[in-house]
Parts: sequence; structure tokens; C-alpha cells
Amino acid sequence: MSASEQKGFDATTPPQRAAKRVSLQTVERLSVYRKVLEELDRDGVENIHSHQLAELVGVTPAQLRRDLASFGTFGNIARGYNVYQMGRTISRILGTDESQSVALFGVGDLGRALLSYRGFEERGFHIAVAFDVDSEKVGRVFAGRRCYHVDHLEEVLREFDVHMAILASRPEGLQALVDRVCGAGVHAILNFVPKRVSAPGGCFIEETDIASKLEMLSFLARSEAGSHVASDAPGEPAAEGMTA
Amino acid sequence: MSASEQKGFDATTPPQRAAKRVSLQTVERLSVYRKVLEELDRDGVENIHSHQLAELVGVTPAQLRRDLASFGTFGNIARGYNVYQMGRTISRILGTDESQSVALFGVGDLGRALLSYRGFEERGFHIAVAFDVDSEKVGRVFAGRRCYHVDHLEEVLREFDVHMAILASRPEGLQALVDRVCGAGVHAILNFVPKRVSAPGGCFIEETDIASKLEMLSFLARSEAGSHVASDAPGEPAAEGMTA
DNA sequence: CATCTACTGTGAATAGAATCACAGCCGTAG
DNA sequence: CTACGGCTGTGATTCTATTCACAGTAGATG
Repeated sequence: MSASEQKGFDATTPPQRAAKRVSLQTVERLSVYRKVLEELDRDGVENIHSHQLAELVGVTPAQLRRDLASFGTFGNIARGYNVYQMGRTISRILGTDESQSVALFGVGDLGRALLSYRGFEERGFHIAVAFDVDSEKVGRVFAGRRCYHVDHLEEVLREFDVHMAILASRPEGLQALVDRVCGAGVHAILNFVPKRVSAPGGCFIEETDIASKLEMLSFLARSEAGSHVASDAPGEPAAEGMTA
Repeated sequence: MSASEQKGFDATTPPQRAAKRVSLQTVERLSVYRKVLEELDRDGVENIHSHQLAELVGVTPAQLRRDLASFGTFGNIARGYNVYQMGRTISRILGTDESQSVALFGVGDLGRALLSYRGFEERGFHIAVAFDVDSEKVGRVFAGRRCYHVDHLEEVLREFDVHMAILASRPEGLQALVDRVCGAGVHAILNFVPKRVSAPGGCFIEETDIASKLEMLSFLARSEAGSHVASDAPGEPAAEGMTA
């Protein structure tokens, strides 16, 4: 029966209610699982077992299963996980199953690069509108998106129904900008500006400091090839710790 | 005596040898400490106590002290930490006390944005050279950096004495590129391409998937304002958990 | 010079994340 | 129809990271 094809997939239950307590690390990995599942789906793979998928994303099978368990029952015991279904389910958990509008603040070099970054659309995010303070930029259209003056953010955000923002502006007055943006109904902010800001209650900020990643790599590379480092994300450990 | 000014600062001992085992999370925080210390130094602050600095960066004083302890003794008991000295020491630990050359692969929108990103120079990284496969780009100069064809990466990397790389190219053939780059003496790679690659032994890769951060934020924002989430990095917890 | 203050560095305790290991089950094969 | 193999989901365990709490001490004060 066709039903058997999808048996065991009761993670279709509202993800918002299922979980007790999910660590951010789990969420980060979910995002990776989804990416790999999408590739597998494109390659025509229908089902996959936890140890295969785990190998592809570089985690242990136990961890993969544990991560999924936070959200319900995903797998069909004998057949493994259905690639397509599981991808969709994770999208639903992440809230990216339907496209969300995002606002960009700061149309400098980085901002313009982000505007033409194809990865966002592919993953369910659409930069709908841009803001800047520079009068040379306000009013112009960048990669199909009109640039408004920050002064009018409240009306414009409401008009475009935006609840997420990306910051790529100058550091000056960043905290004030964050406060205004949060006040205007934005609940999630991705901050590329290397300046520490704090979020008003109910709003999430995620820092992305590019240079900081390089600093980390610099440390790792200089530490005599990571001899005294508790190896973790990078690819190194394959040599000893992993597969005995 | 002038010596008393800097007493207690024996973390000047070679950082490469001091530590036993440092977690990546500690290294990431070190980077933040350094950033804040630099701001403090610009503001003319000379000394600071662990609880003040901890508050500024958003960690507990105990964690800050523990992080530093991995690398030796930093503080002067009654005066706290010397802002300037400590910043320099962390730079030395991270290996960013003198500028390092970095190569960029892929001169698309993102690549060009990275070329003009001022944050790298400020933190001790200099993109010395760029590579691409597009014959329209090869030979041209972008933001002062000449673009070479990937075919010649071995010679060029040697010529510029580059040991770190940033990937911002197309996903096609990325693994092959990584293998070649590592073979050419690069030990650390920052990968912006949303495609999973594995590193040959002795080489570190750090993934930076921009859209993945947005997915995380989407999850957090949708989860009824994070009710069932083990709050961590984002700014939310300030409301309850932090300062009682 | 002696006393007092309060901050650092660190052993001990706790919380949290990853891994192990197995009970229970589904599909398959004979 | 029955027996088997092997995978998932999960309790128990181990390992790691964070926090607590205090001993020891540099400097300030009178």
C-alpha cells in the first residue's frame, strides 16, 4: 500500500509543541541534515539509514538519532528515513517551509553581496527590502530591491510584513537601530557588524563575525597542527579519534 | 618601579606550549574578549576586573577567568587585568599579532565584498591574492588584488607566502579545489560555500553557512519566542537568567 | 609596618551534551 | 506462517563545559 511508503513518519505533528528542550547545537545540525537531505533527494535517493546520513554530515549515528528524537519519531525501522519527507519535516521545524521576508540594513559592499546571494532564496528567505542612511543610496534599486531611508523603517517593515532583519551597516548607532527594529516587530536579527549589541526581550540576535572565524583558524593552524586542542568541528580528527 | 606596572603578566610565556587542551568554544570567546579589550583600550581604560569585562562580553566572570587560565596567569590580583597587555597577549595566542596573508578563491559578489571588507586588515589578516576560473576575471585587479587563474595556485601561493584561504567560489569541484589548496601548503580554510567538504589531514576547515544562521533564527523566533529552547548565545536570557 | 579588602586562579561540584548499548519492532525470506 | 536480521528510539553512562566557592595574595590604608 502507498501508506506503507510513509509509515513511521508521525513527526508531522506540530513541531512547535512536540519538543521539550532543544539545544542550539541541535538546531544547527538540523540545518545541515536538511541541506544534505536535499542533495540526496536531487540525486534520487529515497531512503537512508542513520549511519549513512550521519557519515555524510560528519556526526555519529547516535547523535543524529538523538537530534531527531527531540522532535518526534522520524524513521521507519527497517527502511530508515524517507529522504524527501524528512527534508520537508525539518524545514517545517525550522520554519522555512514557506518563504519569509527579510530586511537588510546597510547597502555597502557586504550588503550588496548579500542582496545577490542566491543561497537565501533557495532556503526560504527573501530579502524583500533594504535600508540605508546614505542619501546616494536611498531611493535606488539594488538587485531588484528598493532602498529606503532608515527613518521610515517602521512603515516599510509593516508594509512588507517583515519579521527578520540582517544588519550589514556601519557600527555607529547600531544599538539604537536594533532597538528600533525590534520595536517594529522584528523578532530575529542576523548581525554581521563586528560590534556587540544586546537585544530587547523577545528578540533574538545571532552574531556572525567573519574575522573571528579566521582568528579561530589562525589559532588552530598555529597550535602545532592542533596537538593540544580538543578537536571538534574541523576535519582533522578523522586521523585518530573517529573510526578507531 | 616600572616593572610593577606589568607584574603578574607572565602569560607572555609562549602560548603554544602553555596549554593542555583548549576547547574551540574557549578560542571563540578569546576572540570576543580581544575585540572588547581593543574598544576599551581606545576608550582609554587601563585596567579592568574579570566581572566588568565578563559583563561587557556577556559571560560569567568564572568562565572568563577559566578561559584565560588555559593560557597562563594574566591578572594582577588587586588591579585586575591590564587592558592593553591582555589584548596583545590574546593576539599572540590567536596568532594574529602580526599580519598573515590570505588567499581568496572566487571573485563573485561575495568574494568582492570580502576583498573590500575592512575588518580583516584590522584583525591581522590581509587578502593578498585572489583566484577564479572565469577568464573575464583572471588578470584583472579587484580592490588592489590581482586575480589569478586557479590553475596556477601552487606557484602563486608560494610566491605570496600564503597559508590560509577563504573559499567563496561555485560549489562545483570544491572538494578537488580543497585538496589542491591543502597540498599547496594551506593549513586553514574558511569556507563560505554551502557545500560540505572534508579536509586532508593536518588541515582545518571552518564552515560559514550564512543561510544556516537564518534558519536557526527562524526556528528560535517561531518557537513561541524560545519557550522550549535551552537559551544560549542569543540576547534573550538577559530578561531572567542573568542578573537575577 | 601591620591590617584589611576584595580579586584572581583553581579544586570541587554541577549541569549539559555526546555516546553506548539494548529492547522492541518491521520487513523479509524460507 | 514462523524465524531471523538489523535498524530505530531511548535509558544509562561517560565525557565535557560551566559554575561554585574559597585559599592565597597584592595592594591600599592608617
